[in-house]
Amino acid sequence: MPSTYYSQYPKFHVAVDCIIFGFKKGQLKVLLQKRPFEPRQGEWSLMGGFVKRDEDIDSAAQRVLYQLTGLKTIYMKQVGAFGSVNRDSGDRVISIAFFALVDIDRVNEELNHENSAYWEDMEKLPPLLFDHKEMIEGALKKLRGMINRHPVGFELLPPLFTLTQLQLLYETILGEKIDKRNFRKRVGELSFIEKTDAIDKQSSKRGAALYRFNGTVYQKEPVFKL
Amino acid sequence: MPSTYYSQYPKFHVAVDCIIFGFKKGQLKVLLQKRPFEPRQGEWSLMGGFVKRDEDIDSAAQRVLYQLTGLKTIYMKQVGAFGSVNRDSGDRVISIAFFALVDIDRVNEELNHENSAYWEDMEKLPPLLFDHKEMIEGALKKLRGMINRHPVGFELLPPLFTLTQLQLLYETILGEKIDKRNFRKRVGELSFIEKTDAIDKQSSKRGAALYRFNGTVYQKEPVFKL
DNA sequence: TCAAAAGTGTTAAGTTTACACCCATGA
DNA sequence: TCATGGGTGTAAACTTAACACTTTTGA
Repeated sequence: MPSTYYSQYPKFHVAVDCIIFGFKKGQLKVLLQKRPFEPRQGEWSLMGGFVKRDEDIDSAAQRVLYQLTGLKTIYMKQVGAFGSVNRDSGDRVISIAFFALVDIDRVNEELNHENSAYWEDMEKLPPLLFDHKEMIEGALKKLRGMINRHPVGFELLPPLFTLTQLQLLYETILGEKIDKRNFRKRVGELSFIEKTDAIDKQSSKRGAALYRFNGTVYQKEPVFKL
Repeated sequence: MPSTYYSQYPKFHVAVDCIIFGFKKGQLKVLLQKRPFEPRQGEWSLMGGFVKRDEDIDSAAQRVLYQLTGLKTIYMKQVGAFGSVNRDSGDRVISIAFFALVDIDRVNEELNHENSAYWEDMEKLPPLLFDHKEMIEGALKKLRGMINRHPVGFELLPPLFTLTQLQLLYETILGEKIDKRNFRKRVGELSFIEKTDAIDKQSSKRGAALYRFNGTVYQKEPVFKL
């Protein structure tokens, strides 16, 4: 009788909450939602959802991400479980936070609209539901800790990007200025960041070379240092 | 009706599993238990327990640690949530893994014995229950990632320790040799690692100076680099 | 023609690594 | 007296940080 021993113990609602990061115009942004149900309907919150009976927790997070962005292959990483007794005023809910990195231009705006979700600058977050602020802080900390050793920053950029964009992304996430020449020297040493012959004319009159992250080349010798 | 909306969603058993690290004779060890209940009773596993209805998840982990070691103020850190649908063959259980660092000499051996728990070298772990191997790997990775930036290694040593012990600890956790003179030079720069006038005569005829980690001094300028 | 962003190398400072011998003691 | 682990400094290699001017072009 396998379940006999377990069944004397309580069960809990288990949810996932997603910190969806995007990057635009030198700003790191998070996708926030007006909570669509009670209690505390209408408050700013992360997008979340309850785990289903036959669903892995990562699948639950992917499902929530898909609902809100229309994107399937999203970079996603677990931040951790949040399980204080009174963290949720509705009932006891243990929530597992995940952060996701998306190219903000690929996100389906209609889905955002339908879900009352909006991009907010990390600089000016409104007061948030429950422990969602903590979750975002945990996610940012994790992102900061890995951005220099893992090639994840590209997930926040379009497939082709300029070195200025890339540098700005690093500066924003790390919260510090980086020397342009030193940064470009380091990028130049990475074979998997490839210069294309496309030119970006958006950001300057002169035009800037567009680069691309080549995952295949990276896989061959997965060593990253920026 | 706060709970009305939530209550349409399923509930799950939620457990904590503890990776308890100890260090002795140049070996990193984990405290493993013969599983005391079905299913798969008798298999090697981490010490775990179900979260109680009115208990934070960290409190649950502390409770489990206390049951097995008799220790109350243990360094503990969350590794993450493990929630694959079929990870537990008994029933669906979402488990949150924590790792703990203990001074192996302070652990209550009787409690270990009562719980059929034994210290196993990390080098020679037996096959383990469910995804417990993964949990240990996650814990070790996390520990490796923080040991050079946070003063946590001392948690695995007695209050007074020799520099050789400390170096051996670092070598074992990082899995690489460290140059003795360079290591001691770096230690010498840290004001919160204090030389005492006690001498250890256990490990050598000549005797080695015993050092102490001074948390108060560290708090004043919490910058760690080893 | 000029404002705005792109692009480009060198040097000094700091950090990390490699390396070998003498010391004190108990058996 | 000798085997064992404790304790100590220096120089070379490498890495990081600081720094300023020229180019291109659309408005």
